[in-house]
This record gives sequence, structure tokens and C-alpha cells, in this order.
Amino acid sequence: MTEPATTRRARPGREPLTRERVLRAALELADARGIDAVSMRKLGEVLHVEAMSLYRYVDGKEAVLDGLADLVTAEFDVPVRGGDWRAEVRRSAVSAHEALLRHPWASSVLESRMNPGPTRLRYLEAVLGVLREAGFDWATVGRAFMAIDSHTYGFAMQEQAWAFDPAVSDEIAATFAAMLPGDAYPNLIAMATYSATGPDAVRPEFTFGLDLMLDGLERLRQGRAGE
Amino acid sequence: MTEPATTRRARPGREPLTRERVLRAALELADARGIDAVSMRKLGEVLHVEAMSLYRYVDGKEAVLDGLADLVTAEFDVPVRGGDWRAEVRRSAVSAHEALLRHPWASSVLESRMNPGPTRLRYLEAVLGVLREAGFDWATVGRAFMAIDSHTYGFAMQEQAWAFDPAVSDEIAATFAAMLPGDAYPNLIAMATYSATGPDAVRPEFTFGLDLMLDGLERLRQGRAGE
DNA sequence: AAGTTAGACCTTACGGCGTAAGTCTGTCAA
DNA sequence: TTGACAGACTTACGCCGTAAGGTCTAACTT
Repeated sequence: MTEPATTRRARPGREPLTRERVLRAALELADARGIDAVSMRKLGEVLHVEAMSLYRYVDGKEAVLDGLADLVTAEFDVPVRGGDWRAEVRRSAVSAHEALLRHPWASSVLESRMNPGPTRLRYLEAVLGVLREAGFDWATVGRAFMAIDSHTYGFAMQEQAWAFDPAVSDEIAATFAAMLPGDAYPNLIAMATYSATGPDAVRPEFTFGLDLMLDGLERLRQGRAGE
Repeated sequence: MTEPATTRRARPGREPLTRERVLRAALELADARGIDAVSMRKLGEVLHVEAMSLYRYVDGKEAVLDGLADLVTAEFDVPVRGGDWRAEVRRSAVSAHEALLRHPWASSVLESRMNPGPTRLRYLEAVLGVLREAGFDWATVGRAFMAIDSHTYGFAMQEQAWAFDPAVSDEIAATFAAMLPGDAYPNLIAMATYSATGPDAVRPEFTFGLDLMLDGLERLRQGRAGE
């Protein structure tokens, strides 16, 4: 698509639209009313513009989602070289997870995006760099990145799928017990009971799986160092 | 919705519709033409029925997706008690991953589903049982399950996002190098080059992250045994 | 000053979607 | 014979993304 070059002309009343303004509006819309509310028409409405006008700044709906993905990715902490690889990778993963929780719609959007945006590329570059610098060979770097990234996105999505209405979270166990065919699911019921009773006893913990993998990687790294 | 009870009457020409037939048709449609092709109208067309007729057997589009999710979940190997917990959990995770690859549309559908279906509940029950039997406390069982499941779904989705057209996979590196601003992404380019050159050198490997976590869990379990 | 131009925006239209509401039509129980 | 009713069809509404083309206006020519 043709970039609208430097703004030479502007309408009197309104400040001019830009790709940036469109995407920012989309982000607000998604945060406020969910990802399904992000339609070209509603987006136009928010910007006081007809839907079709957006197509001058954005290649279509899919491009809006790509842009949204990049905006959220920009909230990830980028790991820095030269430090403790494990701490850096952990920090970036944790921050990514937090960003995904801030924007509940984001996990599914980010995860289904082919064609990474510039921010994603920068993030990728940094993580690969840190891992490589830590001494992993390229094959392991690739696998480690895949594993950590998968866990991050996958976990955030699962968290949302399990996010029942918190108002009734105390009653989940009871509901479950009533809902399920009698004694067919003892473990499920025990689990539900347990997680409902204790003070947030089994609140999902992103770092559990993350640390399992980081520990394993570190062990792998030290094993290799001895070769 | 009111279940259509035992089939008492049937139209002459056609065999009667059932919830099962609807879902099976949806599965075929999704496999053949992608999840976006699963619309009530197209589904009706395939079944030689108007879209609205489907609503007698199925609560709506969302219920079709729920049903689809359950059908795919039914392809997962269920782990069995009494054996090696690690081998059983691994086998079930690997089979789940394979099922998700067989139905490329499935990861996103499964992952976004709240309200698990009966098959999912059975699967959950079995995995929880095996983990519990292995000696983990409930908190760890919950976290372990979350971690493994997240990795499974997350990995399958990532795999698809990275699945460029295989016909051009040799040229990815070149494309990348040309596409990216010069020397800003050295690691990315090195990685791309590496994975493009070697004989499928960095083909994504689901079991890498999975084994990292299983190893960690086993270590954790043995640590606890000594208490 | 007048004419031209190009960017920004709007209008219309098409084909698709999910589904609420209502209608027809055979079959079977009474 | 009649009435109920399951199983299908019809119509309609308000969404959606976007192709194609039109219009307005500020700024640049000349």
C-alpha cells in the first residue's frame, strides 16, 4: 500500500489520521470492549470516520491485528546481553506474560499471527542473542526459544480459558460436584475442591513451568561446558 | 436445548440428522477447508439442509466449536494409572500434540474454549490421577498439568505460525536477509541461515520442552520423597 | 487569480455471517 | 379422522470485510 508520505495537506477541523492513531484506537477498543469489538466499522466510529477511510492507513483488518500484536509485543521487556542469561530470559518471559494478562484478548491474536512485526523481530533477536551468548548451540537456541515462547503464550491462553467468573469461584467445587456424573471424576473433584478451599491455593503460576525449563536448560548448558 | 429424544419419525428420502452427524460434518469441513469454512450456512449445505435446521441439534455456532474441540480431544491418548507416570504423561502429551498437528485449525479452537466437554473432562481426570498417584501434592499436580497442557497447545500454535510455505523454506534465509534492515538482526539471520541449511536442523521438536519439564518434575518428586 | 492536482474522506454495494421468529409438512398416536 | 409435533424450510435483521468509485478541499502550479 502507498504510504501517505509527509502530511502536506490537512483538513481544518480534525487532526489527521495516521496508521499510528488507527492502531492506538484499535488497542483501546480491544481493551475496553474485547477483540470482537474491533471491526473496521466500530474502529471508524471511534475515530469519527467512515470504515473505508481506514483503508488509506491500514491494509485491512488483518493488518490491524498485526499492528495490535506489535503494540502488545512492545510491552515485553527485552532481555539484555552480558548479564545472567537465565535471569534475563526469565525477566523477559515474565514481563511478556504480564503484558498478555493486561490485554486478555492478546494471547490469541499474538499466537495466530504469521509474519512477525518489527517489534517482534527485535524481541526475537534479543532473546536469540542472549541464549546464543550463554553458550547454547543454534539447534538448542531455537528449541529453547520455541519452548519458552510456547509456554508463555499457551499459559496465558489457558489462564483465560480457566478464568471462571471470580465472583462464584468459591462455589466452583460445589458446582462441579453437582454437574459431573457422580463418582466418575474423583480427581477432578478433589482438585476443584482443593483449589477452591485453600487461600488461592492453586492460583495458576506461570513461573512454575518456566523455571522447570530454565533449570533444565541451565543443567544442559553446564553439562555441555564439561565436554 | 431440548434433546430430540429417540427418533420417532423420519422423512422418507433422507436419513435423519443428529448432533453427531452435524459435528462430524463440521470436522470434515474444518479439515478440508479450514476453520473459517465452518459456518452454519456451509455446514447446512454439506448436510443438504438449511442453516437454521441445524439449530434443532446444536445450540449455535459456539456449541459446534465446543463439539469440534471435544472430537479432537477424543483423539488424545489417555494416560493410564499404575505405570510409569513420566512415560504415561509423556505419551499422552505427544499424542495430543500429534492430534493437533493432524487438525491444524484445532489448537486455536481448543485453546479458546471455556467449558470443557465430557471428553476433555475424562482426559483431565486421567492426567490428574496419574500425577497424583505419582506422589505430587495437589498444588503441584495443578501446576504440572497447567504447564504441560500450556506447552502442548502453545507449541502447536507456534508451529503453525512459523509454518511458512515449505516450498520456499530453502530460501527463507535469503528472503530474511533481504527483508531485514541490514545488520540489525545478526542473530535472527544466523538462526534462519542455520535452520535453512542443515538437513531440517531445527525442525521444531515438541519433546524438547516437554522433557525439560518432565525431568524437572521427576527431580522434584524424588526430592520430595527424601523428606 | 484561476486551474489543477492529490490526498483525505465518503457513499454505495456485494456477498457473507449468526440467529430470532415464523411457517409449512408429513407422520403417528389417539 | 384429527390433532400434535418433530423436522425441516423461509424470511428477515443487523452485523461483518472490502471492492469500486465519487467528492471535497487545501495547496501547488502557472
